Amino acid sequence: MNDSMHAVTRPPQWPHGSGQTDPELDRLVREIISRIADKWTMLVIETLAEHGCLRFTQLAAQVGGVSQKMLTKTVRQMEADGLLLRTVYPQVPPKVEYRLTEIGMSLGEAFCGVWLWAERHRHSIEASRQAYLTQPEADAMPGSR
Amino acid sequence: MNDSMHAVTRPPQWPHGSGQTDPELDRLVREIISRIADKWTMLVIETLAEHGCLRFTQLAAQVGGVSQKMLTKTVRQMEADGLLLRTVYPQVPPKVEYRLTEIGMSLGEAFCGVWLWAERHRHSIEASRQAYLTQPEADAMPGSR
DNA sequence: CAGAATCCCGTTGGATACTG
DNA sequence: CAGTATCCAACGGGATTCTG
Repeated sequence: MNDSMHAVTRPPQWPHGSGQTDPELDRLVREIISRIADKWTMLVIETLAEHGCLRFTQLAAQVGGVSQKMLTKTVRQMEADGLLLRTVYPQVPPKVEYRLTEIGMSLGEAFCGVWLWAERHRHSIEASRQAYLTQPEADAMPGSR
Repeated sequence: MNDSMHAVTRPPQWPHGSGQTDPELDRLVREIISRIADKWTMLVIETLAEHGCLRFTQLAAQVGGVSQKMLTKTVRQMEADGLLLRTVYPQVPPKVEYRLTEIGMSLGEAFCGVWLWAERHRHSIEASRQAYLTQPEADAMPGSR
């Protein structure tokens, strides 16, 4: 809940906002991103983008490794945010289906860039980690040290 | 100069395909994403993308609201992953400068899509949240709405 | 100035048991 | 089947203090 005064002077090299310097907008976007960037939201989006429409148990199986508690929590939050649609069939035994909304799909597409980035640079990242482990003092210091 | 521009605006399909592709790749990408999707990494990237090169205290001030401990941890992890370069000047008082690597900048660009998405859909999200609070039983059955 | 070390609390999240 | 409720361990992360 800190209201960080982000007296930002955003140069044109950072494309988001394109001149927007509203700290409130900044905080809002920040909150949204931290919301969707949790452990499971993007995985649920990916799974539903692949399979279209899934029941609770199916969804859990496809996501993989998620506990029932967290899947429920994640999916409810996503429903509240309008990312997915939850359809309850009033029958016994219960049947609940989940599918993405248009906004949810668009988020998946937007996040695709990050996914591709991770795929593309994963070797570099692993190499950097190895190098960091063996040589933490690899600083490029011009002139001394 | 900018060879990492991929210009992915409308991916035809998820890069994993409809069927399960490499699960190991999937796990790797998942790990990378969960790594960068913490509370501060993207904000550090944004700040360094704006200001180019900053010392530790400057970086903390520009990011805003980050504790020294978390900034240190975040920045070390980013260095290990090759996202930024940490330059130590062996002098008294110490001087440490941080700037993004090419990979770090490309991550900022990739993440830009998500940022734009959050800006574009924030009103929809807030509206959905309000609707969810007032009417958690929005649409349950197909045909009842 | 840039951090390392310590303390401490709130949240996350898993495992389990129970219910309609 | 699709949850809810509860307990509890692990982690995140802020505030503070200390050091080279």
